[in-house]
Amino acid sequence: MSGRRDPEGRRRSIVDAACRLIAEVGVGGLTHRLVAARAGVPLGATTYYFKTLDDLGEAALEYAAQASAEELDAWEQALRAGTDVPKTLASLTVDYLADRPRALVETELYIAAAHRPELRPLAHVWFDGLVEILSAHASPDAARAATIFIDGALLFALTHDQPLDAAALATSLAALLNPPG
Amino acid sequence: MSGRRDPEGRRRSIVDAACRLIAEVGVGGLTHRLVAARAGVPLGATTYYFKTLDDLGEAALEYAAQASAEELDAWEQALRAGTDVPKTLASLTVDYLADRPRALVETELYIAAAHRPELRPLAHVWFDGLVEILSAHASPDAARAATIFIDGALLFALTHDQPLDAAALATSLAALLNPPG
DNA sequence: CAAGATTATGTACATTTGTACATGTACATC
DNA sequence: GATGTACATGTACAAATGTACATAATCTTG
Repeated sequence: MSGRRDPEGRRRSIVDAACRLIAEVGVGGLTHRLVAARAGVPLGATTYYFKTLDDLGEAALEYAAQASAEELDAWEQALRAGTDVPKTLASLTVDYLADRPRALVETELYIAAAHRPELRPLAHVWFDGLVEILSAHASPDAARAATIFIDGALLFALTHDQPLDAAALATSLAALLNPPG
Repeated sequence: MSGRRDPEGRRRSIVDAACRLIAEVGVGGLTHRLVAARAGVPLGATTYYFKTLDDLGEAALEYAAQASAEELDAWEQALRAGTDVPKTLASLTVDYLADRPRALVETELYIAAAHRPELRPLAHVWFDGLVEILSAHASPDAARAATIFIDGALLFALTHDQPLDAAALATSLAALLNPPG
């Protein structure tokens, strides 16, 4: 098995290593050698699979966006199954923010998209996806507001040891999802 | 005047150039030569005033944090003077988010603080300052929630051409500042 | 099994980088 | 005005970097 070739798996392991590295050094901190070392492949491998370093970083962000999309499926099901939408959403958010590397990569994706418009679709995967899911339980405006709040909680989590507790999140999300009418 | 020395002014112009550059290339994209060129000083100047490149980046973020603190004073006065807190806050936020370079630097500061805990106090200047100001008009929890929302709006603004309109902001901020019950 | 295509990897090289430092210049203090 | 101190800057250099590429190993196809 060890001598067997697996180009797709190899490429994936490189992208995966790059994605994990982004959480540590940022997109701008990536280097061919760093990624190659983390992935356990020689330098030539990363330059063979990616014509340029930017392509590699882009692929890593795309990989992260795809992971976001998959997570969204779980959120949709949980929200559909649960009775209290704000409370369920708060619980999902707590778990989401507990994964610090993931939170870091998501933020890096936002910043990268801010600098390079062609990356915006990747950043919108999470945002638009969550807005759409929440739109089944609230008005579009309220769904968008709740998503924005969760992104704010993302920044909060990154800069505080103590993350937001589920109760506070639920209160805020309830207020946003059910505006006084 | 041109031949006159002004070490403090010189240092400030270097830091200012670095700060503006952060909005373009990120903290990690700073180089001595880049900053020197932007500030219009020779390479030796940046290495003379800052022992290391990290020090230079740190000084630039500190500079940005200080600008945040100054802006907060204006916010406090506007909120004290206005009659409708959410509406006034929404208006301030719209102006704040319209300054894209500033928004980029603020986000870079958040990420930098996420990676290097010693920078957290700088990131907290804006966050804690705004929470404190808002605490004069709402409960501490509500003030924190509103601040988190505004930070979320920061990320939204960075990744969308069309920023959030004041009306939508006011609605969400009102819901957060005046929780039902 | 032959031969062509794909995958793999070590090495080389021009650039860019951070930083050190020698040298020079303006300033203050006496 | 002498002289020590802070400011200023050009240059040098080792280290790191992106990328190209020659060569080899493996797979596929006939």
